[in-house]
Amino acid sequence: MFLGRFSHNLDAKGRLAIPAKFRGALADGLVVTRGIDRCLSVYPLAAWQTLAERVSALSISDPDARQFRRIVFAEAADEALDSQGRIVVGAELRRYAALDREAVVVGMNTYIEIWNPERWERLTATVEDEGTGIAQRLADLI
Amino acid sequence: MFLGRFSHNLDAKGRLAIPAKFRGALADGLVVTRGIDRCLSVYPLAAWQTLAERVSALSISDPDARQFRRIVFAEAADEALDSQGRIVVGAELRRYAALDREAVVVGMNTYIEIWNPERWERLTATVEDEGTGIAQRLADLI
DNA sequence: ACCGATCCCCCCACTTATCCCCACTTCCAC
DNA sequence: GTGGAAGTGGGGATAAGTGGGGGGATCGGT
Repeated sequence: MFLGRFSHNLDAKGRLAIPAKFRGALADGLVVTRGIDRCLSVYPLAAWQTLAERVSALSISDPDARQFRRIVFAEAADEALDSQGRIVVGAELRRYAALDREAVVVGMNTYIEIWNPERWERLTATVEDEGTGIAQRLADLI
Repeated sequence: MFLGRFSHNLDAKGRLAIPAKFRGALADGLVVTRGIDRCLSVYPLAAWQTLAERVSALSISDPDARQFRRIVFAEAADEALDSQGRIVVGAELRRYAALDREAVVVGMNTYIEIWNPERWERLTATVEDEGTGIAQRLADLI
């Protein structure tokens, strides 16, 4: 269960420390890939595999499905935590998410998101202002 | 599990280095053949055998199925990694995929695709900013 | 049948990138 | 205040990617 928000630094080699609380659930391996709204998503290996099976099961004859499959798998990276509990974020994923030195690591219950700090700030500021509106919309879901 | 995208070079002899991460799954042998959309597909031997059975089982009376069968089987080559982890891409397969010196090697979960760099670029450039759309579709599968 | 040429495979060498380990600093807990 | 764990940073060893050269088998020609 991933909860909470943390500010960590990427070093010169593109390494990012994962909060100690999150490391247990990622000990068996993890997959980093593109997320929604230009962030990165980190999945525990087991969660990723069920996801990957569904993507692989999509039709071969549908061009859209082929395209989709290529993006999903080509930009994903399966990794493991190093001995200091870090992951390596490749150059292409850093570019996609506009990650330079600082990064925001957010627990999203079943997975983790990694954000450019300004983007995260802008997004949450918007939510706080319109917060009541969003809350009203989503209250129905509970 | 094949994940990630890698840029490698073919040398003068038509040899192509397979990313080190992929080699384990190909140690028992592999098959290179023509893929859909003018790329090449590389399958581990075991995966190839199940694929070959399914393709063989396609209807004989369906013209599309016959054509597909020809594409897949006619130029297929069963190979093994050499001692440096490379495969040899025959002249006819290179021509089909427009491979000269540079090549993009893409993990597709259960198999590998090999692309001409410009073709790959053209295919994925369109998706870059609707990458969020892709990610949303991915999220729906969770 | 023998010789020669060609093709293919294996081995070697160099450059570059990746991984692993170690050390320092900071923050929190006791 | 002290001890320990977490975050941060750098350096060295090792493997990966790339290119070229040599030896052996095969095929064709004489």
